[in-house]
Amino acid sequence: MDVVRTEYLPDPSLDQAEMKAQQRDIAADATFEDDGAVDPAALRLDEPIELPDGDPPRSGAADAPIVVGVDQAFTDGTAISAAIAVQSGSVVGRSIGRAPLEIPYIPGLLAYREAGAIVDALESLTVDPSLLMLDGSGRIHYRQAGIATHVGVLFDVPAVGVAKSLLCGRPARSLENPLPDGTRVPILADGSVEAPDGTVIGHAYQSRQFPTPARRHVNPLIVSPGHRVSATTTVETVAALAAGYKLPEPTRLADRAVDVAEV
DNA sequence: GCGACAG
DNA sequence: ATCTTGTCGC
Repeated sequence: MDVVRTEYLPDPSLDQAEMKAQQRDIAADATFEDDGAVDPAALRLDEPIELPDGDPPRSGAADAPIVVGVDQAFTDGTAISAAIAVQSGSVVGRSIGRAPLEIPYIPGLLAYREAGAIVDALESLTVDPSLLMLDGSGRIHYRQAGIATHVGVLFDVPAVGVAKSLLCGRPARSLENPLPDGTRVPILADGSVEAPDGTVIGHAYQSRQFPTPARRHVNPLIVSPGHRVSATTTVETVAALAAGYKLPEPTRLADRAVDVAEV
């Protein structure tokens, strides 16, 4: 697939003020509403997917939506990104991308550190995605332009962000301990987000609840729209693709793939 | 000045 | 994110 908004390719040499200004432009170009391209009901998975060893057989229902999970890992001074395309319960495409790490991790500017590798991976992907599932936030971001929004706008493809912790915003209710499986808690814009106070910018979603060594529970996922999807569709999509594990299948497979690639 | 902070 | 073995509990 190809980048359509080349002016937004992440440039690590920009200073922080320029990055923030660009993020405001990206947020203005993003859409946090459904445009009909994504239907959660058409994505429902019942069981976990196996990660193929070699090149994935391009099987699957030809007209079913394709969700591409993307995740990164780091070695030395390099960022590695893996993209795994999932269509109706099977892997129908995969690619790996790399890019040198130019800047440190800075909360709110993650895309300028990691998106280069993601773009490299997605540009060599031969199937075209109905939805991109990025690790990190989308609209749950100070300037409503998290990495999922940035990448979604770059390719002008529907995108959602799946994070393991909350960057900013305020949960509508407490996220304290054992939330029942399937619980959805809206995340609202507050003073830390450049959006009208109270705007629903995403959700905390308890995909699975089971005991862990340290704590007696598992933290909920934090999901938010990246581009061309609403907050509600975003949670429903993640819920539909969660097949017994904490992470939705596309993300979980990309996670595994990038670890293997790192070796 | 104080606190918070995706991966 | 990454550095890292065994170990507690369902």
